[in-house]
Amino acid sequence: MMISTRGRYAIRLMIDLAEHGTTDYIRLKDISERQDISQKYLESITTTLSKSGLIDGAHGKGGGYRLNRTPEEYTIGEILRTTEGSLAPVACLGCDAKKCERESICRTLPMWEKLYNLVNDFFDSMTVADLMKQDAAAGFFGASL
Amino acid sequence: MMISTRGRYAIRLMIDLAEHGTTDYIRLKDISERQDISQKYLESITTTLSKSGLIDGAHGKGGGYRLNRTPEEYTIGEILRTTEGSLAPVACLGCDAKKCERESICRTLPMWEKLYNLVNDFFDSMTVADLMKQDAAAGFFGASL
DNA sequence: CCTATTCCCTACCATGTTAATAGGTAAAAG
DNA sequence: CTTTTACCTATTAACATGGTAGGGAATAGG
Repeated sequence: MMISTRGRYAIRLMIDLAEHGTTDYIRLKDISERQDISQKYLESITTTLSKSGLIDGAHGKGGGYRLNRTPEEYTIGEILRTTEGSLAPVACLGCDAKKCERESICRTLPMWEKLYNLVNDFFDSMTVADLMKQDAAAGFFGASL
Repeated sequence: MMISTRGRYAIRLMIDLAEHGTTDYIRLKDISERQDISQKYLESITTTLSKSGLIDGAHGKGGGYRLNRTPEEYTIGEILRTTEGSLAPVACLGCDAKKCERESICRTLPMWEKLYNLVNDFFDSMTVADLMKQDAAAGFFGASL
């Protein structure tokens, strides 16, 4: 498995913020109820997103979270890399890649690199706004591939 | 991480078999030494490949493993799905997918399906023979993506 | 036959990751 | 000064990964 619940929840959270909050702060409690995800687990995700500057948090009454860009300006790739770390398909690639001494003779490395690029490009070509537009009826739109 | 050592070792093993054995059986001991992978761990991988009919094993002196098709006839996708299970990027997809009750309203499912197809097509379009042809100097050939 | 060689089979284990939960502290609003 | 909310630091149960250990069964050669 490539993408865990953490990354998937992060995307749903960003879509939720985009749909419900234009300027107001949205309470985690509301998102938790709408998305049916434990509030505590969501907290750990918002902490990451907030520290990376993707969202903005406010304490106290009337507080919550808010996007600080328009939905068009968030790529899915950025959200996933922030919450999941690198999207590298194998351990030899990515940010915390462990140096492999077979690298120079490896017959498979070019393949992994190609897939890595493919995956990054795929997610970077989609924004939160794109996912908002879709309704469920659009399902299997990828079947044309 | 999407592909673990199991799948990566399986590919290296298949390439090794393709390069060293035309008709003869190749001992696991030799592959283990050439590829620098524990013989015991390789055993667990060959067992899977053998049961699925990808390779053929022979006991006793002069025994070992052998491909039972030409390298052109093995796609990387087939090898990976055999050793790793489904290549699904998320838990909602693939062979042992857990039914999700949000499926009908999920805004992200189409995206996962599209990626799933992309990854399967990627690996199914490459064969063991393709990887044999490559030398290390070909590295980063995927940068054109 | 006997013995060496090889695949084959089952079990076990150590480590790390995932998906959470628990229980607090700090800041802001009223 | 109380409520509400984000924020911070553990802890945990379950599972996956990446192996290791110790045999058994089949085959070839002598």
